[in-house]
Amino acid sequence: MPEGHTIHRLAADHEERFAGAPVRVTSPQGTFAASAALLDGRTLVRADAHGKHLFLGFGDAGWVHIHLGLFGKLGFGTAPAPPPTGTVRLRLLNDAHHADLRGPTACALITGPEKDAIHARLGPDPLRPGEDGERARLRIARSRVTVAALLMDQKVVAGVGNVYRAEVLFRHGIDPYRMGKDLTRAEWDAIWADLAELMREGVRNNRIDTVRPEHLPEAMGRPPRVDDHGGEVYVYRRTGQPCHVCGTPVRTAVLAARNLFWCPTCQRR
DNA sequence: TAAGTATGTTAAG
DNA sequence: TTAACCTACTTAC
Repeated sequence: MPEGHTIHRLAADHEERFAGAPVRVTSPQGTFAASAALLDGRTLVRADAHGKHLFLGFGDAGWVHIHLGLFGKLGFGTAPAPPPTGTVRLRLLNDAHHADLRGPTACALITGPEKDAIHARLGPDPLRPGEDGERARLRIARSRVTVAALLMDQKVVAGVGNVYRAEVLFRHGIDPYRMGKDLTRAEWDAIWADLAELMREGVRNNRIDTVRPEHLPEAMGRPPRVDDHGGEVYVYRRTGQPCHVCGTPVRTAVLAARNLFWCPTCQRR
C-alpha cells in the first residue's frame, strides 16, 4: 500500500533494523539471486527514500533500488526467519530481524550515478528535508494539465498517490479538473505545506488520515468509521456516500486510468 | 473457482 | 489511450 509516506517509513525501518552491521541477502524467488549473492554479508550503510522509490545503500557495492508499484509489499519479522514462501523476491536477515520483499515493480542493484539519475527525474518530495514546492509551482503555473493529473505526476511532485491527491484537493476546496495554470500561488503554497504535514503524519502513524478533528464522524454525531485502506478520509473510495462536510454524495470518475474522488459541492472551480 | 479490485509505472500503439 | 507487469485479498457464481 505504497504512497510516499510508506516508503519513507520503510527507509527508517530498514535503518533501524539492519544498518551498521553485515546482512544476509538472499532471493528465495530467484529473480534477484545474482545481485543478492554480490551483497550477501555486506553492511547496510543507510537507506534513502525519494517519492515512492526506496534505496538501500551497501557502500561500494551500490544501492538496491526498490519500487513497490501497486502490489509490492515489504514485511518485517524477527529472526530466525521462517522458510520463505515462493514469492519472496528479496530477504534481508540479521541476528534479530528479517525483511521480505514481495511483488515489487522494481528491485535492482544500481550504481551511485544510476541512483542520481532517478533523483534527477523525480520532482520535489514533501518528505525530503530542504525541498520546497517552488520547483513544482513553476511547473504547475504554466500547465494546461488538470491539477488532479499534475499531483500524480512524479516529475512534478514525488510521493503523492491516489489517496493524498484526492484528500488534499478536498481539504483545499479545489475542483480536480482545474488546470494547473489556474491555481493561485497561495493555493499551491497551501497545498504543498499541507502535503508535507499530512505525509509526515502518515510516516508517523503508517496510515493516511486526513479528516480534521471537527469533521470526524464522532464529532459530527455519527459512528466512527475507518476506510478500507486503514485511515480516516474525506472522499477517497467513498463514492456515493455523503460528504463529511456538506452531505453531497461523493463523486468518482476515471482520469488517466486511475479513480478520482471528489465532492462537487465543496470543491469548486 | 473465477473474476474483480488495489495507495503504481512503463512501454507500445 | 491501452496493455502489461507484479500479488493478495474480496466478491460472485
